[in-house]
Amino acid sequence: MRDMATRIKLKAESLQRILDASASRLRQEGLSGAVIANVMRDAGLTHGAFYAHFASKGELAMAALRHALLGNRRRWIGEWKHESWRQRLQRLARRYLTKAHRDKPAEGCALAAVATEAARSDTAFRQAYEDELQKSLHAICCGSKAEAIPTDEHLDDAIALMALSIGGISLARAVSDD
Amino acid sequence: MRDMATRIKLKAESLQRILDASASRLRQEGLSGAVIANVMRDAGLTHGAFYAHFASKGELAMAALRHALLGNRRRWIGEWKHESWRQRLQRLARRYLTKAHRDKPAEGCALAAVATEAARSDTAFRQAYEDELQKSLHAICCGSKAEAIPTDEHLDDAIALMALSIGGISLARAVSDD
DNA sequence: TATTTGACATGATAATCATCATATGAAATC
DNA sequence: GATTTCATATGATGATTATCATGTCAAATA
Repeated sequence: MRDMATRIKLKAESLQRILDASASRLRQEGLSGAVIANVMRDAGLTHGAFYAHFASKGELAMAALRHALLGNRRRWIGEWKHESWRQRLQRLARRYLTKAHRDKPAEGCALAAVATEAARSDTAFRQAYEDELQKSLHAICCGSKAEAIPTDEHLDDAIALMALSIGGISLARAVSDD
Repeated sequence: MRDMATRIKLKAESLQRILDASASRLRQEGLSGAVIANVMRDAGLTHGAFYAHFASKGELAMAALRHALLGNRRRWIGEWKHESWRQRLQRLARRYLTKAHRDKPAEGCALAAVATEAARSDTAFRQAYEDELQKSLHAICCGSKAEAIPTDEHLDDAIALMALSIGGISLARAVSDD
């Protein structure tokens, strides 16, 4: 009963591959596109093995969302440098709204990828979405200082920035030119 | 062969009900949720009758998108009143970003409802989405004057307004408070 | 060496859904 | 009145997909 050895490590590695694959699929194909069989194939396993790791597709979706944002938040938002609040907002917007981001959804922002689908999901997924959004808003206002408390004004600005960014990237992906 | 009478009118009425129903479902449940059987039931028909009106689900989706925006664009955007450009933008944003709009997706903006799904759809639907978006941008800049040509600056502002609005309404629907 | 354990694979099942073949019935036309 | 036409209905069919029951195999343990 106390393995402690390679077994646990192997399973953890499998889980990592599943999370990576599902996070990619979630961002590229959305909630309805992140099919279990495809995710497992991407992870080098078969669909049956799925239930050794997750209880349901819903569980996977939540884990994938968290995993995607865990990897990306620091990359997109980062620390607060030597700059004014307005400069920071502009810098973040410019970093977010790039052609590269538009054209590589699999590595992009998961909050944008599932924005409209999240609104129609069950409570659990919506809660996960809301949590991740809160974390991103906090990071915009305070960088990685978890204990800091943003002002209401900054928070409102951050919400507007997120709305503009998510709407912008969604529109850019939906049309051909631009 | 020249009926001209009740038959054609009845079919046209059926089509209207199908369009109304599918436009509602599209906005409320998105592209993947707008299931043919449900739409037809809403319209008071059975699923088999669908193919007397449309060749495929894709055709319906495009028609539903157009229908939804045909009814709503004037309501949301309207004419250019006695106001500056900046005032106009603010007025439109405030009209769009209301609790009522957030809570009644079935009557809301279809461009927002399917934003992320449109990006992953086939070319035909993306083209329809792009066309409708262009029309809305034009209406923001020029009201209903079809022949008017907006300046590049106004067009950029209109794009930003749409991005902010669509992102804002999507986020508002995905979270619980706010 | 024999047994147990647990991750993973195979295959089945049931639900959902788009699509289509065929039937019906009423109005229009002959 | 007989026939045609066509919108709609009924009932497959096949594809996709989540879920689960059962089998397998390698490593750990006894």
